[in-house]
Amino acid sequence: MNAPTHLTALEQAEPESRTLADRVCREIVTAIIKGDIPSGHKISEPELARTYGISRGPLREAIRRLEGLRLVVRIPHVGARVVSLSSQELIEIYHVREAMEGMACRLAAENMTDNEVASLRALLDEHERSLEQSEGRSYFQKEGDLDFHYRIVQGSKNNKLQELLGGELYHLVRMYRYQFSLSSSRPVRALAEHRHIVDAIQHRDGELAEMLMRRHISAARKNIEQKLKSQSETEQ
Amino acid sequence: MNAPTHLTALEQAEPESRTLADRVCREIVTAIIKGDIPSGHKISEPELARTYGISRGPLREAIRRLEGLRLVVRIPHVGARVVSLSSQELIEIYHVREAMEGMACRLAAENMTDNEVASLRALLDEHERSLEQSEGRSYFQKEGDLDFHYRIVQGSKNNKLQELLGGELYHLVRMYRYQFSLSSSRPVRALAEHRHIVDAIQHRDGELAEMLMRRHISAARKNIEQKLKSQSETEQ
DNA sequence: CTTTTGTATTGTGTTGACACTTTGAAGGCT
DNA sequence: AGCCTTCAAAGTGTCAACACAATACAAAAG
Repeated sequence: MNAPTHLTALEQAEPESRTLADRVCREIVTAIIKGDIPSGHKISEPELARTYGISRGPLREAIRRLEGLRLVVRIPHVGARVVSLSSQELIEIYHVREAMEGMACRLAAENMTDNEVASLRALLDEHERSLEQSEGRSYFQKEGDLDFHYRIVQGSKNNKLQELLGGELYHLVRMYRYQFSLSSSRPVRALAEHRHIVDAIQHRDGELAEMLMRRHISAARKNIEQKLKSQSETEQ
Repeated sequence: MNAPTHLTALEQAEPESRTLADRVCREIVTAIIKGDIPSGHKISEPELARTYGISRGPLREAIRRLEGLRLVVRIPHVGARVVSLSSQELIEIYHVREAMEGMACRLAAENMTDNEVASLRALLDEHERSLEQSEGRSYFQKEGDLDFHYRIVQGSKNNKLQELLGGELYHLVRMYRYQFSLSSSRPVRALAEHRHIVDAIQHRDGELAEMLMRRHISAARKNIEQKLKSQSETEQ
């Protein structure tokens, strides 16, 4: 029994919400990522409780989960506020991704099933079609890229990697993409790199797969660094 | 103004507890790591609330934090239980450490100050003395080793790495060490490897530093795998 | 004797109210 | 005029009580 295919691998990993705090938490996550609750904004418990029509109890639990997801920062007796996005932190996240996803890719080359590899290849074909149709400004840039990466993390069969990447880092990455409009400006090259990575995985060459993934993420990081640099120059 | 030297780098990172939930959370963390609350044990909210003399409100907040630290697993409408330690998960953690601490070491070679490197070297001297005095069964095995690793993570100047390693993985590593009595059975060799790593950092050779750290953690993982294997054989 | 169903109990999820800390502003002092 | 003190308001931390889901046990049916 397969999960519905219109969901990304990241969304499939989340169980349905059986509790108030769980449901509200997910709504707030979306609101933060899409920018409906701005970065750095103070979170007032009574206000949000009224907004979502719940009591402060479950809301506080939701906020605690957001803290675990690194989406909000809480200070005792002061309150919670949405994390402030800084370009430095984005760079830091990409360093972490380079390390962890490199390892994930190595392990995926060892542990992915042939079916999973085939499915991954099908996903890339889908991305290519989507890329041709929309000339680059497609779903691929927003969520599809992360979907590819998360599938490889799943393929590593390492639960800790899945928890750390899917549970904390990817939410932040999505948040940055939405709010900085930092979709990959090199979708064609990125797709080619993705294909080379899948090739290495299919040949069960873990060492090469890790190296390619690290280069891929490192290139994305340098691309972002350059873009941020030119942005700060035009501001002056 | 320096922090007191009798605390490890990991302990210094934790601020003092200004709230009930914060204080109780730390007490429970210690209880779990040292095994006072056994692995896999069910956590009853009313019972623990009476034990620590607080209400269920702050206690639930503490449990939520423990969930963020991956020390307990919660199921809606069922309750929380302490994580079950499996040898597979321990191996997974070491794969993650190999990736993240390797990157941390590379960044530390670039970003550590000369003073920090000197301090790190002094720490190793201290470990060596402690090792000679107690013939290997020293503090070094329990907490000193992690202290060395955490200082390097701090030296990377990458906050995300510090959060992920210090906030989640190291608590689990300490828990395993206490309960499986898995202190490094190769303290002399580990100390030598630590020295080589510091050498590479001092020469600002990030690539070498990363490789040495990855080998160091990989060797520790293989050592554990072998020990676990021999354990399971003697049980049969 | 095994299985199933109904019931009772334990425990979690949720709510509203109270106490204390923080913060902002108004007023007095140097 | 600027700084400090004082006070009020808002907000967070904490508590006790209620509603409901899940589990354990017991009784009855097969």
